[in-house]
Amino acid sequence: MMRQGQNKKSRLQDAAKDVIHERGYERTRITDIAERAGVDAGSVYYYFKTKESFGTAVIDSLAKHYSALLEQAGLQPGPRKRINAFIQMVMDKRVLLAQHGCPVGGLCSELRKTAETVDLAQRASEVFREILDWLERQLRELGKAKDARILAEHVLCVLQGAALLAHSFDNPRHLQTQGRRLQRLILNL
Amino acid sequence: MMRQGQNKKSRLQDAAKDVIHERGYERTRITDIAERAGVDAGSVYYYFKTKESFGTAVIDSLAKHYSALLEQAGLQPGPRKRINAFIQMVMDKRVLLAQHGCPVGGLCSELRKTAETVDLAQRASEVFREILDWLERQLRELGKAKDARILAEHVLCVLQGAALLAHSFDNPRHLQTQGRRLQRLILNL
DNA sequence: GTCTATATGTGGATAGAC
DNA sequence: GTCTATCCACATATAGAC
Repeated sequence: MMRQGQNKKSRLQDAAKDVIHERGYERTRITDIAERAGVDAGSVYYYFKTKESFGTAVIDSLAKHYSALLEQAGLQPGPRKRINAFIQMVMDKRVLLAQHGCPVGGLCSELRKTAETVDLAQRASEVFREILDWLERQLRELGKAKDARILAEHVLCVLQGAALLAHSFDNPRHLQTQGRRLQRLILNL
Repeated sequence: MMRQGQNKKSRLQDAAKDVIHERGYERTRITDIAERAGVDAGSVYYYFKTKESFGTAVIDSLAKHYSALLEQAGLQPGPRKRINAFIQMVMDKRVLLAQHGCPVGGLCSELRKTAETVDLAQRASEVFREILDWLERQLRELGKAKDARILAEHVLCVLQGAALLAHSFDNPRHLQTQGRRLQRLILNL
């Protein structure tokens, strides 16, 4: 019988995703995660042997999350609407993004910097890769074969830059204005 | 007689700027900085009472650095050339930026997240503010009064996003391609 | 599976001799 | 001004009783 166990494990994983997003990887303590999950601090190591295993769990969870977003945006008719739906999804999270930054970008930027955490960073950057591939596919459908990749990278750059500025100034406006600008660009493509 | 003192202090400040850029604020130890500066670890606290004081010193140093860059770019004849000179300066640092990310963006993103370090993050974001103001002034000279601010933000977003992608994938190419794209945009304005 | 107690290691910071 | 020794707080992780 591990019913309760699975429940606690997923509660810990969800809590880790939130707390690490809010505080960054390095500054979140295992006890922070336990507290957020409502799990006794002593029990944590039964589910996650190391702090790093929390990191991979969180990144895998983010990967799934963005996969689902892309899949949902893919339901729109036509590549323009699909791309703009994705941009809109990011804009809709602008308040949260201004508060804590982009969870993927934050992890990439924090974890790339040190040898002990590069593998985590690499795993996180795969989320970017998947988004870029998806965007590129949509742009190819639009007949932008020649510079589909660079355009895809442009879209992600603007979104990530806007998230960073919004976070730095604690102001969601940047995501609003740059997102709109981006949507206009896509429509005129 | 504080000749040697001033020397050591500035060596520590320079070392801090480099090491914090490379490892991030949280993961750099005071001893890392001392070692890099070639200063005995015990002497450090004579010059910098706390780790936070290293943070402010580094940010002030970055602020001066970017001020100087903007001033130099400002020597170009005409706002288009001035903006593109600044973009070029960023592109010229693409290898370093891919290795360790943008020092300003990295600090903003890392330090915003926790109450103990928000003041440092705020100070760091002032560097962004200065760049945005400078860009906006150039764009106004170009007659873009109506959306000069949003265009300025767009330029910084693309550069920061490109730096983040370059860092995440450890590949300076993103700064190259997005920088070029941005320069073309400015010329066609 | 859960919780208490604790080991272990580390990093920021201080006291004080020189 | 410089360096040694050390304090202290804290965070990851383990051992082991229940």
